Amino acid sequence: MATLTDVARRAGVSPATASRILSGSNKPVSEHLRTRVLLAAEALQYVPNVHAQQLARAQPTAVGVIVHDVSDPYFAEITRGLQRVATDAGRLLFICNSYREPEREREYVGLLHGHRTAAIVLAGSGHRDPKTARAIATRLKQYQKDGGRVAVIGRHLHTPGDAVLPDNEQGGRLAGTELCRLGHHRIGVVAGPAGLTTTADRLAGLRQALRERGRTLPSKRIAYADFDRDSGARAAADLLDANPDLTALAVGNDTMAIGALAVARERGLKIPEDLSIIGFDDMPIARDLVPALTTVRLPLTEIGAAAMRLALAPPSDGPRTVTVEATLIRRASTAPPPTA
Amino acid sequence: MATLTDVARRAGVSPATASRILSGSNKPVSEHLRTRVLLAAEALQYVPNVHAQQLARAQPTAVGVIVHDVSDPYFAEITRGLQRVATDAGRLLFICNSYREPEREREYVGLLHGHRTAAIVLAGSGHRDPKTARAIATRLKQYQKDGGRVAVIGRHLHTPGDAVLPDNEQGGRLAGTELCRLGHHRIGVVAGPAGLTTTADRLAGLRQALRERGRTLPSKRIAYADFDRDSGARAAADLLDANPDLTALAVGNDTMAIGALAVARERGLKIPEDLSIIGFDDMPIARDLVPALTTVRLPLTEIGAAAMRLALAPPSDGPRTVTVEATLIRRASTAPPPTA
DNA sequence: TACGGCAAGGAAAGCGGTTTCCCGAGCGCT
DNA sequence: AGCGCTCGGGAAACCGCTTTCCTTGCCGTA
Repeated sequence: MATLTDVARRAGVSPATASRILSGSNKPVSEHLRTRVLLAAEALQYVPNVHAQQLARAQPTAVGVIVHDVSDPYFAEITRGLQRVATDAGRLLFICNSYREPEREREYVGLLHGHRTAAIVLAGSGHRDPKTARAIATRLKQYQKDGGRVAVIGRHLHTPGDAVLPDNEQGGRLAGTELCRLGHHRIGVVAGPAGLTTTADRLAGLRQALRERGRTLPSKRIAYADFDRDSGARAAADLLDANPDLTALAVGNDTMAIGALAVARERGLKIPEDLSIIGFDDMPIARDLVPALTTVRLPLTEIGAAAMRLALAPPSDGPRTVTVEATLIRRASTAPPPTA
Repeated sequence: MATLTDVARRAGVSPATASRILSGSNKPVSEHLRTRVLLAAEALQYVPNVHAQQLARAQPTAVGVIVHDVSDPYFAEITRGLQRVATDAGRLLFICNSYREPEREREYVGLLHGHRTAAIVLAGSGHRDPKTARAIATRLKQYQKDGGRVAVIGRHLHTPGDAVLPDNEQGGRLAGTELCRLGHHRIGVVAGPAGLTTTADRLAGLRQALRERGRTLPSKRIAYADFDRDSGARAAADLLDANPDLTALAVGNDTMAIGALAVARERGLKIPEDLSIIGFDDMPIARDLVPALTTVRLPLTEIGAAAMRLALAPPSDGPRTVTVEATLIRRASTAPPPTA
């Protein structure tokens, strides 16, 4: 591999001069030498060693994001927003998939710390288990102490740094309110993984909306699943088996709602005539489902962008918080209950 | 930031010894010192500087992949396969989104080169424009000369390195054959971007199948789009406007097929009674569409895994090629043409 | 003509690790 | 007792680049 020294030698200058020319120092260099060095670099196919640069330079330039899974449209959209802002700021973005394993998440924090990234964005809900939450928080605090910036998306217990908070509770209320407004009384819930704050928040909002309108939400009408299609389908099936009289299903995210729709179709239930289904997130595919999915929309790309902006902003005294509103998107999967 | 030297000092040993203990050298060290160093590292919250390590060490450890867009399910699935194999091999994977801009693609090759990654995987179809193809190929060759390994997914002109080739042409034949078998004669095609080899191959296979069965494929029955939902919808609409007598639509990928389905729905066309639609890729969502999408399946995760295995395998004399078969998945969006 | 000031380029000191090479101690052997 | 091992540990070179600090040559000025 050609090194800077090789280039310098070939151009007949010192490494110092070559460095100044090739990495745009503010120290002036004569036009004469400049072209010589540039030519030499070209001839030798010189590619600077990022590690050496990073080691010699003071401030880090890359940033990292840890998501549960980029192939999940939820995170894909968030990542798109993060990426856009990072690229605009001239930063390289490292994308890490934790696949929802706290262990791996911790590992990645260490890894990004080791890479001396300027900032870490933690996307995806935090863990409700205080033990794992604290373990990750500890790592992050250490990273911050070493000068790293931290931003999280969603509520994370004990976690330091700035935060972008999708208003999941309000979103849950929106869903509950809408179903009540349509006249539903027996509402089933396919909730997300029991351990996540996102799940808890969405559920809390929903429950509040129902209670305020005199509905009850007994635990036999709640099933927990893993935010993916198949477990959502299973949960929906279980729920319908245990409660054949349900008229509506509030589902914790759109992906699981897809599973719920499939189950309904298999059973010959007409949506929305026999059963209303409402999702959460408003993934791009939601409008193309049949029937088009009524859902609670979160501006995911915008959330990602906001998080990256926070992460790249100079550190503030206290932690900053940006709250993002959820909005209801009415489509074709909800209607008044059947007038039995 | 605590450095290795700090740890060594605190433990009362030389940096050499500390390094040997902390990064698992094969040189034996007494148990006594080992615990002292480990304790010191723990106390100082020591996190090794990856850049320094990479600089000092010989072989690189990370690998990179350049995809068009991870949020596209097609690439998300491929990435999942890549990720799995990379992680199993203890490698960090850098994911880069080119957003289909050749410029950015070149840039990323340079970036990964600069990071001294062990391998680069180029996912997504190559460019048919010889100029851009050659520009990228040049960069890659240079990377290879410096010891980097290269693997590409899909056909890439002039590109060096190992390749995983989804048999797009065969897939196109499969789609064409199926439509002919069902009795269709006037078949429209929503093709992918005109510049991509993937598009050309799928189209070639399709065309061949039709010709062999005595069908023609005049250019007015072909519309090019960008592999995304909305442009697919537009292309389908244009096609139906220009050829109201079409009985089937072969679409270049599932994402565009979603758009085509939406257009058909808007126009009150019954699928598959009035119009058959066949997709390509078999994205996870395909089975959940209504009607469930008949499509040509590519084992995307497996393709990603194969590419990473090639990239991590020791270099061979000649370039290796793995061809991956496409298979037809019959679902509900295709049927015999209406018996007018 | 002599001198200060300034600008361009080079020498060299790191950045934070790894690894080669060397040294000294302890051992078994003749 | 003297010899040559092996074996654990440290000194120092080095990875490739940036940057501070210093040198040198040139200009304008008195």
